[in-house]
Amino acid sequence: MKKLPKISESEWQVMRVLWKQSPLTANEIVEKLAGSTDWKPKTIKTLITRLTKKGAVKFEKEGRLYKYHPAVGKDECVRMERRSFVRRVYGGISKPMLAAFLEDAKLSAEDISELRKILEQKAEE
Amino acid sequence: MKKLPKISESEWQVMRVLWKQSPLTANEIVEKLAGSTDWKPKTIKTLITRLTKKGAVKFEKEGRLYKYHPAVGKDECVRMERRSFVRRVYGGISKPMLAAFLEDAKLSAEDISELRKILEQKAEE
DNA sequence: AACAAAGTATTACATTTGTAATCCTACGTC
DNA sequence: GACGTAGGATTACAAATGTAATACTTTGTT
Repeated sequence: MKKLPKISESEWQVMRVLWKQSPLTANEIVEKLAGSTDWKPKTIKTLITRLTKKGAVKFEKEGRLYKYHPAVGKDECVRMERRSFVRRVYGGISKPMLAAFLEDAKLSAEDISELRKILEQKAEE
Repeated sequence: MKKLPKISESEWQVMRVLWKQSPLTANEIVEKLAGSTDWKPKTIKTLITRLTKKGAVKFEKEGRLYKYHPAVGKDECVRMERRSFVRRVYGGISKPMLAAFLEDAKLSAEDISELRKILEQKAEE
């Protein structure tokens, strides 16, 4: 498996847009981010450029402008972040950590039963 | 409530040592980190200094040397990191995220039953 | 009293990140 | 064909971060 680039806090915002929908032009990305951030368009262009340099995003020329799309999978990146987070903060995945998450969460009844199912499966191993 | 300083990845290692045990001298911190990192003592001193500048660590002179101890609570910092992580990666806490964590975890039977208890309580709300 | 050792304080320096602005270029318009 | 304009490319620049080295100071030792 190839090595995943390190994606910074701001860059994550861009990646999340692209993972949700792609390919997109730079301006389309800017529009999608207009609601959630107050970054100037140029700032977003910079982030996109950096992501392509890191190999997290690829693009093709479509006529005169570029269409961008993710070059790395969301799930892998999420997994990496999760591990890095857990290692940093808890020194490893742990029950107290999970408990804190669960307590913090707002969950529907179905959510809860799904999660319980996961735990039951774990219990059987 | 006071504002928490932003603690970087490397600084977290130092904080975790101090949260586990304090007060400690700089050298004691260095020793505790010797196993898990290969940082030079000077590097660790720098991290300690930065943490004091940020207000995350305080110290008193004990004779000729300093004893360091945390100035911010672990739980608060952990909570902040957790929220920041979740917002960055998932755009908010969510069931898929929790499911991923649970699946990734190695848990003892007691861990599992405790977590199930939490979920049951949630279900009752 | 001079010196060595151990600690702290100061300085160093390349990278990454946040946040843009300016420059250049191709394309459509008059 | 000159010119404005929209996009991409290049450049900017301070703060944070990773990773130390060097300088200074206090104190125990001889």
